[in-house]
Amino acid sequence: MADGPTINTIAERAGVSIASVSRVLNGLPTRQETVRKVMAAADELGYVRNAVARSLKSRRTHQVAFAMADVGNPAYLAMLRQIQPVLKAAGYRLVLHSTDAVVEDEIAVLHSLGERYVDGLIMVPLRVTEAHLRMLATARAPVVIIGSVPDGTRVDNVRADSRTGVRLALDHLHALGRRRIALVNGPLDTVPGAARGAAYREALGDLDLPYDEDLVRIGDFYRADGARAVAELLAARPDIDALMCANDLIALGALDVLRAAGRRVPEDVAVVGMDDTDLAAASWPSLTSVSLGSAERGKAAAELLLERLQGGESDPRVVTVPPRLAVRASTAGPAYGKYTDGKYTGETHAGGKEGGA
Amino acid sequence: MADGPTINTIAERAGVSIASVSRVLNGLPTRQETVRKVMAAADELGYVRNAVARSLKSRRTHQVAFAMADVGNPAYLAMLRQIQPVLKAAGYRLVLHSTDAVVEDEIAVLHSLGERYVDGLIMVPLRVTEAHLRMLATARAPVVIIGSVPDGTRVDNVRADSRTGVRLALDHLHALGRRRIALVNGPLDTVPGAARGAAYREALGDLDLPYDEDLVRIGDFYRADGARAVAELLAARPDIDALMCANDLIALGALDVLRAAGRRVPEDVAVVGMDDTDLAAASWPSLTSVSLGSAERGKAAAELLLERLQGGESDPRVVTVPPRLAVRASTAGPAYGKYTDGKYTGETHAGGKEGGA
DNA sequence: TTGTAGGCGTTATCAA
DNA sequence: TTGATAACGCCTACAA
Repeated sequence: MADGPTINTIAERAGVSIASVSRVLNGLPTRQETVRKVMAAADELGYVRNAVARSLKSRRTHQVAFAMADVGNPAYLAMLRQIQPVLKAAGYRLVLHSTDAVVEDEIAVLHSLGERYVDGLIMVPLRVTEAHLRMLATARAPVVIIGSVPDGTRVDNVRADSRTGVRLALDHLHALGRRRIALVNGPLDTVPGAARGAAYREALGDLDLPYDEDLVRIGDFYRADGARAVAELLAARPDIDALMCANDLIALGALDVLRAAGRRVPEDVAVVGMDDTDLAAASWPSLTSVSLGSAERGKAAAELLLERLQGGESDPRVVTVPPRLAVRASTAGPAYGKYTDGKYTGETHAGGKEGGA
Repeated sequence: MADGPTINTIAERAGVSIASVSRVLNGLPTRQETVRKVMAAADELGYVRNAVARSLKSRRTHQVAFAMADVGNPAYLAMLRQIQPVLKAAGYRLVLHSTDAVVEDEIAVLHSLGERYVDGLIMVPLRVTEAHLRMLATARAPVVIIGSVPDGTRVDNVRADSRTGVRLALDHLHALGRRRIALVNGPLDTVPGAARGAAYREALGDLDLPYDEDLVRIGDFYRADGARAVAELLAARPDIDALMCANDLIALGALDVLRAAGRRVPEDVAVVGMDDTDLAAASWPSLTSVSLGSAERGKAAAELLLERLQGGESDPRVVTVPPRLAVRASTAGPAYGKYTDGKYTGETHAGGKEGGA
């Protein structure tokens, strides 16, 4: 791994100055003869421009960071999958940060913007603390936050609307005749947990249904937590006829328990998940789920950031992505595909991509 | 966003030379008094070291690239989730490249190593072409390939063992008394497709089962392709009693069709998937699946690369990760969790993490 | 212990 | 049209 050639090497070889080499490489007006000599030398040497040196000089890295708690989380993954191509098309590389939902890690990422190894940052904080706000105020590069920040924070920000999302779900359940609708929520000190809890209560009110504390359970955002919560719920309130789950994993846990308890889904208990991940289509019965538009939020965030990077000095913008309800078998009853005669016509499963390697 | 402070700014403010500032910042022996002055100045100015300038000088970026076809693919995602923390712990940032399985993109990534924006690369090529080998031979930074490269290629490489993996599955099915085991494969011009096809044929031979072309179907690696293939298969060979699917998505498609056709799983037809993704545990019946150790391969690759980066100049190494069969309901019959008295005791579902935001 | 100066690989200015 | 030269921000001999 010998040292690669630099413009100096080329200059020598071509018998011109480094300035000329640089000009040719950047397509600035140069005599044809010189162009030829430089290109020839560059070719023979297998020259490739040093990105680090260019960055130092130009003060642009052509890199953007994306920071979220955990790539394994389908919601973040959906964002990532949209962010990546948008950035790539604009000539930016993507630096990935997993913060494991540790506040200090998020702060560290914000702080590290000062190192200038990226031109901008897209961040999805699980909670927004005072420390976040302080760092954001003095951030050394443009930042787009996916999630809600307090009004007045001078940061571009892309929001979900879980309030409307939860309402879509409850309206749907109500329209199906369900009246005892429980909520299986995540921790209340997370942004999504708090928002979904509040939205549930509000939507119930609008539907003239009573708010009953017994019908609300809190656990973590995992399948086992969902199972545990629903098991307790069934014991305490055997009469529930619908479950609103704060995410798809919780809903899968709910399905596990309902099956084990001999309750039919959706006949006895209808189940709604949230985030509309690939798991929703994969489960059986397939899961009705509220999509909060993770993919769209990722795309919007990337676009906002690119505008900033291309010089926009406007006021902070807020984009809100509308939710959507993906209705499947867990509320609407079996929607089996049909098999006849060697042909299968199925429901449209959101089918994630997969190769195997 | 005023220009951030540099060591010059600090030097002025502290009334010392930039060399002293640099020394203090790097913890080199310095008089206490000077240390104090420099630290104070740095603090007041909110100084952060410029990573780009450091890289230019040190010739190390502390960045590593990970290139694969598509993050949405659970197998790659599993790798990524292992790679990230290993690199992070070692002080490296992760640059993500999605190549969409386009060979030119992969070559471009290899080429871009010359730009020296990363210290090394982990790559998962879907196919390994001549062009790959040429680029690998002259790569300007250490590369670890996940997947198989021709013997003699001078590159560290981490392999799966799909041959043994397929054999595990077929042995399992055979032990369950299945004798007409079909294969639903992906494209034969991909590395995994070719390997799985060959392994199937070989394993059948070892089990003294006849190889029957009618029992082999080729489609793409997606759910709809799996459904289509299995629909045809059922029409052509209604007597099959087991399906070996080249990945989990194909297997989900198979389940769709079997359900629609009124075949019970596993009583009438047993189904095995491959890659053991989260979808396998989420589906119903839950899916027996061959794990090719994506996570382990990712981890191994990251560790190999780190060793290289820490100066290892040894010969190329080959690591092979053994497969594992995750047995679930789609072959072994229902393994329902139990619900009694407000408590749920379930099977251990591989539950991916999920937050929602 | 400290400061001066050169260099990492580019880009860009300014004369020639 | 070209070449010498000065940055970009940092590190590090080497000399003081």
